[in-house]
Amino acid sequence: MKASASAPAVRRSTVNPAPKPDGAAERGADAYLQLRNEIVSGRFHPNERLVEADLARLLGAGRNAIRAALVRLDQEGLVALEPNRGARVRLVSDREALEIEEVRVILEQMIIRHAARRVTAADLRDLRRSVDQMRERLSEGNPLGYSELNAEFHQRIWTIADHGTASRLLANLKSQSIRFQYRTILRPGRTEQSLREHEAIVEALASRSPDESEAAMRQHLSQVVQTLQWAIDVQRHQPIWLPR
Amino acid sequence: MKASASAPAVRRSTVNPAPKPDGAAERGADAYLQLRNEIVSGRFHPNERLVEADLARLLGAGRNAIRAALVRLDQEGLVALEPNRGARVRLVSDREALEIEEVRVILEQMIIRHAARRVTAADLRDLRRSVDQMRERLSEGNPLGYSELNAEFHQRIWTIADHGTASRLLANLKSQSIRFQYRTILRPGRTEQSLREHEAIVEALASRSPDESEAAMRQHLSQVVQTLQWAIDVQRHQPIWLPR
DNA sequence: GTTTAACCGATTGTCGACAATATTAGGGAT
DNA sequence: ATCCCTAATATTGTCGACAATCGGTTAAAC
Repeated sequence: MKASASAPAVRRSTVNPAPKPDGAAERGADAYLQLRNEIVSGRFHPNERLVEADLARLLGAGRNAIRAALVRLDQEGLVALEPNRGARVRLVSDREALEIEEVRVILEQMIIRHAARRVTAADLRDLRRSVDQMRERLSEGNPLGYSELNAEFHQRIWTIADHGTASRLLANLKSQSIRFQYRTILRPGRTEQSLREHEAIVEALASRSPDESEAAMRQHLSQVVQTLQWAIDVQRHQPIWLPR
Repeated sequence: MKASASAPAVRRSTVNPAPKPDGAAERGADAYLQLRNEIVSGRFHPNERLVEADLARLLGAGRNAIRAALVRLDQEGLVALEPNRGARVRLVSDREALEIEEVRVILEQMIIRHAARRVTAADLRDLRRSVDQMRERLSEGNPLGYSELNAEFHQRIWTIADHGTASRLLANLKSQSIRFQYRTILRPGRTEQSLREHEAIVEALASRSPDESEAAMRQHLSQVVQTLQWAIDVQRHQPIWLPR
């Protein structure tokens, strides 16, 4: 009915953390989720103009739904909406990416303390399986797959912690800085180290100690921040697309 | 042009932390800000239905603008939007209020570390003046005025810290839990203690030590959380409005 | 008396048309 | 060739009308 022939059947990527966890759909939810996916998965570049009519045709929705979706994405920080001038994919600056990561760090630290108190044997089994899969991807030389599993791993911890507010914020922050995450994969040797850090996190959780878990997570995230800083420095000297 | 005669000229309350700091107005911004103010300042009760046509008449806007505003407020968490069933003021549960406060605590701790590194002599003067005014309000026996200044005080710190991401999140969180804040004022002796804590925060900032500042802020916020917990317990035994 | 079914008013969802505004293109003037 | 002004086009903003849906009410059946 709504999946028109021209709409390119957006696949639900693991990169989308589903900001509204419960099943209740809300106003213009379909167009919103589709657009969100297109942006987060990088189909639109930053600063690219988002013309309502085009999007409506592309997603097989009314201009109405597109409008609602854009407002929502603007509020979420993924899109910049200027009066009478339409919408663009919001470009997050280096500085903002670091700010975001900084907030992410403290939220993840807080959330893992909750997780450590609530984690069950089944949860630990799932987490270990996640890490095993990551190890596989690593040995396959599949850094993109590793990154997906990485996201899944962290989301699993959010679920265990059962802290809706923090999870929501984290999901939003992550979607805003996703573009930077991709670059961080490229750092040589980083994934191996990352894997060890994840293993340490699982073991800390297994001990059910909030302090140890937070320490392990802090250790991990401080490395992530460093890698992000590295990625930014690299990009600054070898910009991908020059200012015109 | 658009400010029709029937619109009741919403006053800009200090309770509104202006989620978009920069002057650039966005789509349906006016109706959004007005509605937001009406909700945050408590003119609509939780769970109250928000009928588009009524709001349009009330705010002197088109149904269109109202719709956009509602979508925005839904994304922000102040309004719950159900398909074909309209919008209601979202009721935040006790548990959620505590979650929000928990996140607020760690964000404020993080932000004050930044503030401690950046604070200027002029900033300290402003902060001290804020505290002086709070002392005045306290001696006047004006707890509501105190509460407003309290919000202003914290916002001043956000400004000093210059951390846009954290400020934005804090503003959103605060607006969601505003209803609970009002109750916390009622605790006997709390305001006096709160004032002393604020003084301690200013002095810590004056020392420009992130650690001391964070400690002072933590001391303050742990009290705030305790007071919130107290307010929730009181309310649970003396509910203001009974479930019908 | 209770339950079910059909109806009606109220409200939201969607579409199309047009007005308002911005962006681009074209055509002199210097 | 460059700049500036004007016209044409593209895009967003707003309104009104109507379809779809919901909640409650009345009426009918058992």
